[in-house]
Amino acid sequence: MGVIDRKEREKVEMKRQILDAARSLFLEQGFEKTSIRNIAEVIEYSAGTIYLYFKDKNEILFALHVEAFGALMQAMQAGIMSENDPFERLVALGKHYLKYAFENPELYDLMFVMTAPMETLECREEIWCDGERAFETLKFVVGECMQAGYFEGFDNETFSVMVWSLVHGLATLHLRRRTMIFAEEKRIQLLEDAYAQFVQIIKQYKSLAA
Amino acid sequence: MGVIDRKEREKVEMKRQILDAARSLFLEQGFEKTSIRNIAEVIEYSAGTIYLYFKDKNEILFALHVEAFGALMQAMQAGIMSENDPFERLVALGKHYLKYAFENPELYDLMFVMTAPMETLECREEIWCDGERAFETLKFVVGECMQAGYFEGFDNETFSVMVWSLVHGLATLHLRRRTMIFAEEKRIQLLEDAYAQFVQIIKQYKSLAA
DNA sequence: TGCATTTCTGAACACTGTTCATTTTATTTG
DNA sequence: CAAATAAAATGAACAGTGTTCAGAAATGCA
Repeated sequence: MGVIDRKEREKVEMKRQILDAARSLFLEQGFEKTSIRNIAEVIEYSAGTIYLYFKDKNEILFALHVEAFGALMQAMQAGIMSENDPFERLVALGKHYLKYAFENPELYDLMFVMTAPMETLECREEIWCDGERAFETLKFVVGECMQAGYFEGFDNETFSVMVWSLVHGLATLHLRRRTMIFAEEKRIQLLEDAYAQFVQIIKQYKSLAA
Repeated sequence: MGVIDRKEREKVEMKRQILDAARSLFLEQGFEKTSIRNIAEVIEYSAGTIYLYFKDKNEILFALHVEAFGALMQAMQAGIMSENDPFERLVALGKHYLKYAFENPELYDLMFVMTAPMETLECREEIWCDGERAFETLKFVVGECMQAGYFEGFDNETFSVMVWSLVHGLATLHLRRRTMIFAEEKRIQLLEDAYAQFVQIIKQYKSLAA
């Protein structure tokens, strides 16, 4: 029965086409302003066809969400591997997280800012699993730092939330254009400096406790 | 000419009615899901009437934006006044910022997360002025801390960006439901602890430099 | 009262997400 | 190969959206 195999392949290919078109449109003009008809036009099918492959618009967002988390996890893993010292690993983790956010603004948005998929798919456990796995990675690296004598006396989870909040704050302030209040040429520098400053502060904390 | 005075008053009152209805609907069900017809229904006028008072839906958002910043500034000023020590002032500033964010989620969203008004009204200088004034307040307090010997060797603006990013990160992670990965009963505690931890770390930094 | 202004309405336009009977296309069977 | 069956794609329809604008209603002034 090679036919049903091929049918399966074709279904997957079609989903791919839809997702690719949707991602590029979302990146270009955002989720709300992209219509199903827009996506259908790109892949040269009628709007109704899309509903044969995805339940609704949110399901498309959800599929992209899963893929985006996969990519982020990969980027973060790469960051971890490139360093040996636990603290430098944490620093690299944050850097790669920020890099990913700046290079994939709409996807980052979808993963950590958008509420649309969260509200409609609140029951969906999988959505949180992705986020949790990423956070577990952070906690793991923070744990390694602690074993190496850093951040003494702090709770791992709490400390990880603090680190996450800081990088997430830097990312969203910029992605949502709130750094507009600064001169254009120094925006990125300011964010990088702020991150470097944070790193310096938490690093020093160890020296004191030690 | 008491007539045109009254007309003026009536115009202002009508704008108030529209803004109040809009704010409550936005808070309830969000910006996107609130339609002009919804707002019109609440104030018992036809949809077309609203366009006699506001250019479009974004203009309503913008007006609420201005008011919301006024309220935040007031909340922050109150926070500053209640403390004498510069560092405690900074701590209180952050606390009140977070308090405002958690108590006015949709307004905070509109001020620091939404891109809708930013894109459409990109040319509008006033929008940035509000944000800038709030940031200047933070910088001022950080400056006072520095004069008192805290955060030695750091750049005021960079340091302020770091502080802002942290509290903004805490706020948005929670408002956008990303703290769902934690047990419900400890979510708020975790955020408060993370903030307290951050405060402890930046406070300690001074002791070392001194 | 009559006339001029201002205020408001409600229909219309082009768009949205989504559904579904109908048509087109592909596969299997006789 | 032709007919019957199954699968896939369509496009019209529905109820909704933001926005505009000719005309109706209300108001102000003489």
